[in-house]
Amino acid sequence: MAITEAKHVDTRDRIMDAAEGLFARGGFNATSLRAITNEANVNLASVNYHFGSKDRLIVEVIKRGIRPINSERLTRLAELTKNKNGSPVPLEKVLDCFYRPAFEYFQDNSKINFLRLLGRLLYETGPFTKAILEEEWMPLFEPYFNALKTALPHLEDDEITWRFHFALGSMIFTVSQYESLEAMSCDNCTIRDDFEPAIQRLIAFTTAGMNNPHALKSNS
Amino acid sequence: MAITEAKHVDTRDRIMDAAEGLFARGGFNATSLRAITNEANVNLASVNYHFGSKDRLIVEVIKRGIRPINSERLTRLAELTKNKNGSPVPLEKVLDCFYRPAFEYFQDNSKINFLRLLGRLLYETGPFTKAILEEEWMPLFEPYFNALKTALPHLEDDEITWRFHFALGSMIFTVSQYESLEAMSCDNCTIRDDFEPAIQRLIAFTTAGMNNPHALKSNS
DNA sequence: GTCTATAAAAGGATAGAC
DNA sequence: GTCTATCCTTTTATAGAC
Repeated sequence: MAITEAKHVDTRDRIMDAAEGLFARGGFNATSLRAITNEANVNLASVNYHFGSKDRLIVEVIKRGIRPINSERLTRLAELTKNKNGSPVPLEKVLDCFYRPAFEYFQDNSKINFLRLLGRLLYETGPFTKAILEEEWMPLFEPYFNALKTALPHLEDDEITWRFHFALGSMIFTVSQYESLEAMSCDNCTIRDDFEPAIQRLIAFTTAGMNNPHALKSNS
Repeated sequence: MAITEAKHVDTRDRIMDAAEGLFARGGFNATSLRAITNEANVNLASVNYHFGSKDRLIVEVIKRGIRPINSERLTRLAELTKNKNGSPVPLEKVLDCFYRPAFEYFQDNSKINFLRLLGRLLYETGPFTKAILEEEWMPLFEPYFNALKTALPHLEDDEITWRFHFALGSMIFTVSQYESLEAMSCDNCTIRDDFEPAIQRLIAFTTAGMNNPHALKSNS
């Protein structure tokens, strides 16, 4: 029983590891179950035994990767706002709580690909992906939006949403399109070896952008 | 001859129009030639007659959309820097030259989907897409990088590249992921009816981010 | 140039032995 | 739980009549 259990977990994880890499590299549709089982050195039929279908495998892979990141994001934000009772927190610290877990996951797991997979999720949508995004994003959005509100009390809600959206774009692009950045800079600008320069620049850029005192009128 | 020519062009364009929309909606791999020819009301075999293969159809669709945008970007930048002889141009005007043609294409053609297709191109890469990106991006990158250099003379080259990359991320995310922005804002923040509020906010955000006087040392 | 028909391959999923 | 073998569908691409 212990052995079977171990084998079970092993095969399951090997499938997910292989799938994660291949999905990130080639997308969900372009990656066949055969490619996954070859990479994982498991039998073709085991995917359907363990996951039921390709779609459910996709969902499990995404959830496995995104949950520790988002959980860490919430923990750090709670830590930051603790004992503040709604008094402002520094904007750059809020953004740090949000960005850093993604970069750390990127580095800790040598899973350079998962963040690209997340970026891909935004573009290669399916019936399953939309549900995941809402399910995993909404619990994150609310607390961060509130923290941004206390950090930027002079801005209207919609203005904060716009700026948060711009910041999100910068972050997602940075973690998922680093090759093009490397190409543009002759490999001078990279996040592979050490993400600290990238994250500091990203925080500086987006903090400046969000702090901008000039705001459009809400009707323009 | 005139008639055949007309039919030829007509079928070709109908295929490309249908393909553009379907690629944007579902991605390249997930969109079958049958789906395209059904949508276009043309025969299945006509795709291979006119384009040779699905891959070449993809390339043609991308090129058709991206070229007028990039051409306009270069024209406006040249207009802006004309008679300046290397003296600084305002940063926000450079960014305006870059952003606006994309938003205008978005609106003028009611082809709300092409920009999402471009975003998708970054994630759903294939043997063909990488070549297109380099081919179409590099002639654009150089003149814009130089303009940014004159607008931000105090920054090192790599710092400019980093910040341009962040700005690109914001722009691409904005034009291709507007649904999530609408969802977060209860439809208050949108680019569908009028892109002017979006582009002004985007310019304000990224100008502030790029102008940030504080820069990391190049070795950090 | 457009059509029908079909080739040839690849895909997801499952049945059933072990 | 794992394996082989196979079903069934969908796909791209092409051959050949019109």
